[in-house]
Amino acid sequence: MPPSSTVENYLKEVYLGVGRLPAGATLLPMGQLASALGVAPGTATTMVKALAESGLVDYEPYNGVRLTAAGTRLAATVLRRHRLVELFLVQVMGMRWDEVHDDAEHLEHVVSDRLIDRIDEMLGHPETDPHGDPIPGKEGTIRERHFETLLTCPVGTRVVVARVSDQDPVFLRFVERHGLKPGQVVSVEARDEVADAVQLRGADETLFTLGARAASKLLVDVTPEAAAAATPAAGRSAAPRR
Amino acid sequence: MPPSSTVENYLKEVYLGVGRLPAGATLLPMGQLASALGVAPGTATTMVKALAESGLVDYEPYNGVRLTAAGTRLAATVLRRHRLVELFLVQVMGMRWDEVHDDAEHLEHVVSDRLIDRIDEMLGHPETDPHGDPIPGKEGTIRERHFETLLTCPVGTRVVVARVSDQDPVFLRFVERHGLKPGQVVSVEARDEVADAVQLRGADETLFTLGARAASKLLVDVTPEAAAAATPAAGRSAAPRR
DNA sequence: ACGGCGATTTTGACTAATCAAAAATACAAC
DNA sequence: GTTGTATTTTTGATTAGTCAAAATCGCCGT
Ligand SMILES: [Mn+2]
Ligand SMILES: [Mn+2]
Ligand SMILES: [Mn+2]
Ligand SMILES: [Mn+2]
Repeated sequence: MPPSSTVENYLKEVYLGVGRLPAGATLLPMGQLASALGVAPGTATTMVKALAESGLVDYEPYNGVRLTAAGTRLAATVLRRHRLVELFLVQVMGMRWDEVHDDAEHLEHVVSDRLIDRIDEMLGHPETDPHGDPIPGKEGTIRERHFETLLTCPVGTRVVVARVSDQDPVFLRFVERHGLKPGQVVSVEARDEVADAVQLRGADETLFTLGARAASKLLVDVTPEAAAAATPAAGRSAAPRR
Repeated sequence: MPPSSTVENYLKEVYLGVGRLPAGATLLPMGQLASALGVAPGTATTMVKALAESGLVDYEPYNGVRLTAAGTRLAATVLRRHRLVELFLVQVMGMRWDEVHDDAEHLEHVVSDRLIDRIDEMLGHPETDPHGDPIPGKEGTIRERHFETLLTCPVGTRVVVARVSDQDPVFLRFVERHGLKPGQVVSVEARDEVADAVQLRGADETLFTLGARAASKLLVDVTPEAAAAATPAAGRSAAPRR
């Protein structure tokens, strides 16, 4: 039997949750999983025990949960569907990047292999979704690149936004308004630890400030090649990735 | 709370089932509903009673079930989503008309209003799906035209296939192979009651025979305007409807 | 070593949807 | 009318997923 939407959501959230863990940690605490899924803590515990039975996760009581190889494979295909659908909705259906997440959240559970392959093909086998998140390969392979953030990248250099790690429409629109979509160029003018903020200069030379929390959500590519490739098109158009 | 997929499927099937009832009848027997949905008879009974509670159907024990106005509205929006999705998959995604039904069966429950409106717009507010089934309007209005079938239409006249009332991929491919997709022209050469078959002449002049059961699944437009409009393109291409 | 407290697990209960099998019903045939 | 059969309904159980609240656990600070 195919995994239920619920199982798919749990696995996906374990994958994403583990990814956001502080360096070193590999076990996602149940509380975090529960709140990411919007269920009561006890519900997550029960469900995770069942997933462990099925060999999809490793579960250490009181410590947390992590995906097995099988679980990772499954999470990857869900993520692949989610992200291909998002990109499809933006690129083909002309929807805005801030409104596609919710649709994808549902569609990810029902698009058939046939259909997802057509989408993948139609989009030219893309590597990242509209938010810069990597699209897992057909066989469940995920290549997560490591990025700096606007909080950690070198000051004074032109960097290219690679990924925005927050799906909130309000935040995404804010990001767009300031020319910080994936593919766009920006540079950190100054960083003020005390004020908890960073001074930025956009592609159009405008200056603006971001709080640390927001700045840390913007992952950037600091390699010179990225800056070179991105420079030409400075506008707000559909972000040219890679 | 939005209706569950299960509720949507029940309402849709009641709508379709009532439509297939012998002239005069308006109540769909539980057995038929159950087998259309692939559930046990008792399951259908229980569910229908609940739907009656919610005011979506009228239920007469031992007689059958029929949609209320509210139920019809809901069934129509599900059918609208189903059929728009089917046409979209064929027209935009390049899928074959015999393989889109299953995908649509799942997608019909998760495509958002926003997305279905984009699809509708992108397709130019189409009136029929790839099988010739009418697409209900945004407000839940369904205009079911009445058609003859290859079993009842006049002999010797050119008629235009309007609708194919069987989603079985094998049947659909058969129909396509013989040039009987919606929009294509055909004429009944002879009808043999005893042999339980009809002799047909396709647009390319080839002759072939269809059993009565199959012939009755092909709904045709017998008006001269239809024949005139359809004549130019005789090929097997994407059926030009209306 | 001992509280205390936040996080986690356990318990008991509930809802939606389903099935198998028994009971009831309608109706047609005799 | 009585009877037989097919259809429908009822009954009792099951599964997936969930919650609230009680019980338990781990660990930090004293
Ligand atoms: Mn989801
Ligand atoms: Mn995304
Ligand atoms: Mn369906
Ligand atoms: Mn159809």
